Amino acid sequence: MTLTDELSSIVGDAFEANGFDRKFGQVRVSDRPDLCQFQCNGALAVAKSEGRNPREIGQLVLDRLVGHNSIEHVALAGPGFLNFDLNDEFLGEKLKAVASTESLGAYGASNKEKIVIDYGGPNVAKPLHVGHLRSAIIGEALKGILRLAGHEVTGDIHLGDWGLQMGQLISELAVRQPDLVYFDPAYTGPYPEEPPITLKDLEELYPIASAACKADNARAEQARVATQELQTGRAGYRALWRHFVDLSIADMKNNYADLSVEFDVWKGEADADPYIEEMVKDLEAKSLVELSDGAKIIRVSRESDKKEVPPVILVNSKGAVGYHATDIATILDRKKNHDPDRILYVVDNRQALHFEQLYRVADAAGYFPEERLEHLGFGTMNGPDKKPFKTREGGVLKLRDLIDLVTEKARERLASSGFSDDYTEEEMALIPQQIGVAALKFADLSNPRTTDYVFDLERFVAFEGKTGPYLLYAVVRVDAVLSKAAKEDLATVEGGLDFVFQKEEERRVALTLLEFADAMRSSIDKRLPHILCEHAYTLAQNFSKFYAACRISDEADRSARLTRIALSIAVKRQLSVILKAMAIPVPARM
RNA sequence: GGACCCGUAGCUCAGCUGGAUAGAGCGCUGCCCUCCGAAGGCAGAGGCCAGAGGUUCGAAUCCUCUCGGGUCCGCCA
Repeated sequence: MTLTDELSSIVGDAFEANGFDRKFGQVRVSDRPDLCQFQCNGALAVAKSEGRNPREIGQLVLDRLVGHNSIEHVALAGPGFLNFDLNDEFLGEKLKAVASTESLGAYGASNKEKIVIDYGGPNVAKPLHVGHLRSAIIGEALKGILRLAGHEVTGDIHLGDWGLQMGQLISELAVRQPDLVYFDPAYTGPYPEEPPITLKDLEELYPIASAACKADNARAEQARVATQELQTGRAGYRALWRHFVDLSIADMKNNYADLSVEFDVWKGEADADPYIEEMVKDLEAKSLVELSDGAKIIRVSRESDKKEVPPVILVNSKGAVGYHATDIATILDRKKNHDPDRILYVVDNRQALHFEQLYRVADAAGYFPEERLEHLGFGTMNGPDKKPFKTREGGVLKLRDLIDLVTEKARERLASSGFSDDYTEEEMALIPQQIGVAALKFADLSNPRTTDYVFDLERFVAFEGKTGPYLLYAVVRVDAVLSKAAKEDLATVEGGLDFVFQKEEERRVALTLLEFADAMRSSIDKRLPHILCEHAYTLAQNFSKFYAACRISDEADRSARLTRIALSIAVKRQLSVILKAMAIPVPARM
């Protein structure tokens, strides 16, 4: 139960005692902190539905709340707002209970689910670039947050490794190096273990192949045929494909590791291949499939549709499958391996229609109920001109270069502050990257997931204000303060402390700590990590104010000193829990 | 053409199950390190919440329209 739940229950009792529905007792954190800590506007709602005077209703409720053992002060304000503050004993008890838990008050889901998150989704042979940032960062954060709430979550990268782009690559290589054994139909293997090209070659090949197919119909046709042959098992193509995939994955692993993104499962579209044949038969047996211009399609439009929902192309006229078929088959694979209650797809908003189609097929075929398949879209990544982001030279900015950029920036910043003066070599290699990546990830996550996204390099590498490094700074500064605290004080606090608040800044920190569960629940329910980011920032901010207003480790008054030390520890731990959940690296020091 | 999303401070954005004085960061002005880390804190300037109607005691929030921007609409993913 979150703090506002508990308070809502108390106020709900007061409404109920007057014969009103207890739902009107909904309490929320005040948006006028100068007036009170919490507010309830239920009296206005009651007044509306019953045609009575809201202040009169408010007064009835207020009379029931006066003297409640958790409430210090309650007042009726404006048209009928109920404003109240908690008393320090209640606040202290709540905080004591939360501070003793490992997750420092994280929200725990009442119904634990098995969840698969499909995110990342990079294409083989294409280097990771800024366009891949959001899926990876948001997916990883949601994974961590859902896990913190107690769900069993599996993260799957879902590589793009089975579509037309593979055929394009193969046919492009066939044009350039036709003598390779992979293209000799008479050759029966074994194929060389060493790839015929390097990763660099591969990355250069892709745009050329793609452009060639666009410009030349014959080449496009070759690519389609090659795709179909790859999928139906032509040995040379499969061997070549394996090389492409292996080269790409090795590189991706480095990139994602540097971003602190960790997939549990490195599967791709190709892993759905073994299911396809039987699945197509099954869908045909269920009379879902039609032939149209030589392709096997499934109609998914519904009477209630306001927009046109085009059919799914299950098998194209060349006999190859695209991402519709592999995505459906992937659901079967996930059912078999993970038996999930829910599958979340963290993919660009522009794919919304695709997922709508996909979910309808899965549901109609009885593979997975569509209400348990969720597309969590995110906005397109634009440049400052609101058009798809490009570097000054007009190309895409590679993820590798972006990571290097923020790392270098962090290095400069550390040096100018003198923080890195006594770093060891290992620390010098590690900490700047951690800080840079924290800046990058927090900047991304603190934007709401759904809206379009302006990629602004200056903002991404900023270390002041509402940024990842601000949070890290708070954590590290707590450590610095605590390192100066007396051992016996720390030991006393460790044993569980009765908080005694003296200053308003202390209460603010305590209250913010207790709002964690509410923020986390909201973040989970809406699948919006930025809500949790906001909480983390508010906590760090309130800590900074508290730190500026109060002496901590060297405060003369013992009772105040101990409370402040305990608050500091709690802040540090809660921030660490949140940052860990969001997969934002926290350096040991900075 | 149809469907959907967006328009809030100079900039980037929160807030949108209707409620008090619309918030944050950046930028700008001015303060605060003989005192636990100033990547910090404090104070300030800056808004007809795109526009017009409507519903309501009350609208940035709900409804309608207009203007402006974006996305998607069968063999790419």
